[in-house]
Amino acid sequence: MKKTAAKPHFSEIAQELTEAITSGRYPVGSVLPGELELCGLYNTSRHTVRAALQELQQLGLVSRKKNAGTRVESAAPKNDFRPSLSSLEDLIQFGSSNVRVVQSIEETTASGELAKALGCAGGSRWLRISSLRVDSASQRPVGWTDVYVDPLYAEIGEVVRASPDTLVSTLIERRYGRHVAEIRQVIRAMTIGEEMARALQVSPGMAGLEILRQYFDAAGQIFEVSLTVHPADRFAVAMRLQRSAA
Amino acid sequence: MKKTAAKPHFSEIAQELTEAITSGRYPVGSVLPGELELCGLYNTSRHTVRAALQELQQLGLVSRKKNAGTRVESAAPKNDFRPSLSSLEDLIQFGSSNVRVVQSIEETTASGELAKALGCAGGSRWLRISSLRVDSASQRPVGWTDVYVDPLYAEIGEVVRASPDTLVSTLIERRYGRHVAEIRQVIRAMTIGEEMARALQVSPGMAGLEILRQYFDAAGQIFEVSLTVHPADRFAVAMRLQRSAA
DNA sequence: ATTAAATACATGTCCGGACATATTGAGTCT
DNA sequence: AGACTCAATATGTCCGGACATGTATTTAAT
Repeated sequence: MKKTAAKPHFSEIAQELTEAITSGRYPVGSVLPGELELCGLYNTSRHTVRAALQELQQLGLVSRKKNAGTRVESAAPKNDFRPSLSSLEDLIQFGSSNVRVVQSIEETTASGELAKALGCAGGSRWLRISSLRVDSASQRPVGWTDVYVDPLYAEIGEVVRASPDTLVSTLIERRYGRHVAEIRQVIRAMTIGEEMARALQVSPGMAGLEILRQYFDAAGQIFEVSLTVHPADRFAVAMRLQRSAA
Repeated sequence: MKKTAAKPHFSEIAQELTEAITSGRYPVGSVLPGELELCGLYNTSRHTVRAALQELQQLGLVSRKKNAGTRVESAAPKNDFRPSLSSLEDLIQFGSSNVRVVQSIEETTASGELAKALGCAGGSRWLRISSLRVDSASQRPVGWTDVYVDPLYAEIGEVVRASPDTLVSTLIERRYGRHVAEIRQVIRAMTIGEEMARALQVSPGMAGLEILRQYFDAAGQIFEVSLTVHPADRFAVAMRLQRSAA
């Protein structure tokens, strides 16, 4: 018996069983041989067989119950990854910490382009809070942010100025009790224009990272939108995706 | 002797260790006692200790290496925000589907810059699979991808060519049984150089989106790295984050 | 026939041992 | 110092056994 690769025995068994399942030899809903039976089939110990079965279980291919044996649950390993992060702040990883410096707060009318970005009807009114994110260490700007909120929340302006290190959405949650149920995020590359370049202290035409975030409440209503631009060399978005638990 | 709660001994040990880590008694970066040492501490067998450690490993709390012991990697965050997305493929959203067209497959040595990006020691050998992602509708290239895998998986080359619409990581899973447990992703903006611009059929100096992905197995070992560049106007990364129901 | 108790069974937990393998670090030699 | 060899060491893999526990089936009682 020749081993094709230097691989743990239990891993090979797991692979064979996986293939047997994906190929349909063990259909979904069927129960595959018991542990002792598999021990005989692969001429190995129960410990090894269990290690293999555990792998299948982690992939969500099978489920196991005390006297019912191991049941095939799915024909394909779940390719279902979900980000694992403690909080939203962790999603955006700056080199070091940074603070928000509010530049202007004014009411505007969403038209055309902006309205589409905000996912709302054209002509609706919004309160725009423009701010600069400045790295606390180097004092250089790392990003420009326009936050759009319902004019109803006008008073939030002062609070935002007073709390330079808290997300606007968190402030709204705290003050108005409108909770974020879902966030949609789009990340794209863009070219930094002249005006923006001046604000960010970079040369125009440079590559930048644009992040659009829409904040939805439980009713599915957008109540905050943020649009951020970061110079290419001063920012990156990092995240971890873990296979979701069975 | 009446125990207070749910019994499995290894589970209790796992819980105690988890608490010890979250409380900071074992700080991130530190190495906790060896298996035999823990056997003595908890007065149990090595098998049981290993079962407990395996649990911590699956939670992403620790990583284990052959002679380096068990290292604390994370301080157990309480999953406040529970972002969700359907699958990895959905994570990269473009208008329509696209196909991979392999350009070249060759062995290279990771040096300096690349080694750092790959998160490995300099001088190590990797198999590089360069490919172009082409939009099926417009037939225009939407991205250039360099996938780096262990030269051990050299045969994967043919398979990759044959399956132009499947992720390389999925192909490795199927063929070699090495499963992805975690993906780390970094997104940044960059400027597209001359060579790359030619390949992507855009003008040089244009802004581009660079996505670095590192694929880890259950043991915390990197076994695949992909580096993708997308022209600014042809690609965006979209995702939804949902608050966990709790 | 319906319900309740006894029983067989498959997986779960745990033990103590053995050898394999890879990484570390000390010692050795240019 | 630097490159190399080699042994110590901690984890990885695997064995064969033992008893516990929950689930299903069978059997007995209502």
